[in-house]
Amino acid sequence: MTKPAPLHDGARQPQPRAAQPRTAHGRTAPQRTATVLDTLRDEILTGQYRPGERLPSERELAARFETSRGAVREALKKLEQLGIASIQKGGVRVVAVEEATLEVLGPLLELQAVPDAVLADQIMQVMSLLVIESARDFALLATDEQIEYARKLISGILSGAPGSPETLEKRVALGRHFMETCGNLPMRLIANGLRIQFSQKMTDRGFAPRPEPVAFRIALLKVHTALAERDAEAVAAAMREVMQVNRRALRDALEAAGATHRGLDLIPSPPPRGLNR
Amino acid sequence: MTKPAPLHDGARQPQPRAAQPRTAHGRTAPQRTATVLDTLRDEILTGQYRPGERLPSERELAARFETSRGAVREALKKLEQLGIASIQKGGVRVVAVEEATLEVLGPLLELQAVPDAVLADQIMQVMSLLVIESARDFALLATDEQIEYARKLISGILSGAPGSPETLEKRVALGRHFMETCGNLPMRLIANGLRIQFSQKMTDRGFAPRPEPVAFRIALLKVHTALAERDAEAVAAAMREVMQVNRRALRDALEAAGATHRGLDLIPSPPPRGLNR
DNA sequence: CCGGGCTCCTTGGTCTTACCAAACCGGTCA
DNA sequence: TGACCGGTTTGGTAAGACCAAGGAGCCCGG
Repeated sequence: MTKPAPLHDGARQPQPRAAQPRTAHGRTAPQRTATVLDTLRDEILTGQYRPGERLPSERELAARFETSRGAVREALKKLEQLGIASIQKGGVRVVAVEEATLEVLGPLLELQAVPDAVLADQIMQVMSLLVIESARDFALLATDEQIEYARKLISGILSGAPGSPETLEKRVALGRHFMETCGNLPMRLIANGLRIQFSQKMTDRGFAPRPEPVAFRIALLKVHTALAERDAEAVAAAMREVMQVNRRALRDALEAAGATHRGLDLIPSPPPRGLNR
Repeated sequence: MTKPAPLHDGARQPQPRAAQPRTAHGRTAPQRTATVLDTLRDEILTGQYRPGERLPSERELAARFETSRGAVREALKKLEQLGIASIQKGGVRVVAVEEATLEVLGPLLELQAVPDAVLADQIMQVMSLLVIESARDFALLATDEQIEYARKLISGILSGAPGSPETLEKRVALGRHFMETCGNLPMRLIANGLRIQFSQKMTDRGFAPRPEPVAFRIALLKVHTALAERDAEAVAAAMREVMQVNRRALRDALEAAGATHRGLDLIPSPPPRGLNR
């Protein structure tokens, strides 16, 4: 009978909802969903809800954000896409970040002014694995033209200004070329995800790795040679060197920018207790 | 196109509710969204729309499926989640499968009665990479208890019936244990995705790999030993053997079931027709 | 003839109201 | 004690309307 007093543990404030462009009907610019999404996402990622915990109902959220249920639903769907929420009849539940999708990486990295060094390094580790493997397969499967194209890219990188955007672009292009040519779709999909969630955003935020020139060039030159000989193992080994230099460069860059080293501690929330409430 | 005066702007009264539900509308019902989603997804994956092409507008789709725009929107959002559609003002566009997310793998594998052998093998290749790397890190980082737990799992696998569900479960648990303990979140997220999209569904469909017992046991025993000595490289090498045996087993199983070997040919394909403007 | 600017229409984004079905909760009755 | 029942809560869907951004086509000055 009675209005069910606030269900979810309070603590979270009503969210001011500053002025937005208002129209005749009190509608605001298309951005409602984004507001709701960003707020809830960050609240979850910063551990204000625990895994297994229930989010307020769609109707409650709509009231809290002073918007319609439809907009809230859109936001919730995106949370579900990120893998950090699960919509079911009976209520929306929070999912542990460890069970989420690759796409949480972006938001996770953006939680702080400077991306966490440990997390970034872990991503680099995975990217290295994939690039090395794809390079190996590339050396085995590529046509002569594709090999030639890769070598030309490498020449371009070696002859260009080490830190310039064009050179960086070629480095990215080389990785993509390996990935696309080696024919491994899943690998490519993962690399896509990492690029979108990580590489691209890191570059945008000014953390493009600037590898130590000498070691980088030496390693790249080895790749260049090994490709000509189609020596898959040599290509893989040389690419490992390249990626190691890259990885170290990024680590140093983040270090210099004062990054945290929280790693898994970034994601909050001790183990879920029960499933309820 | 005259615009009628705004109809509603009055304060909304709570609600009359309570009382009797009048079965007025003949709303048909369950899973409208799922229907739309499945249809469009398969149409895209089978190449009936080409990348870059526009999908019909939400209103048109609503008419075609005899449902509301809301339901269509929900479906489109999920297509976007899969990474094979991009919703923008001006129209929904189809995205090349190569640019999608990991989550297309599931639907892609389910397109055929027997999953494509090449695609499955590629997934196994990626899983191997990840498991091997996580095992290496595990050997370096794990506590004594965690090492012990892993060894106990291995003992369990070795002593259990090779093909039994319990043994399979332990094999999966071992991989997860490595993955969770090595502390690499991105790697774990990827492995999650692959497990959900691939391993789980393969098992459900009866394609659980049954590795050749002798080689499998020998390799696993090496892992068991190497773990005790905390020899990371030996662990990695032994796990590579394990995964190779697994990979071959799955390949043979799919072979026997008459799987296709289309690989990348699964996806693109020019157009059976161009039914869109 | 060409390019820039303008208008109109389409399209996605949001809002509102309303009903349904499944899940959940509490009380009743056997 | 345990099965049952009804009301409540919640997500799922429906339908109609309005808004603002994009795109396409048209017009006009150069």
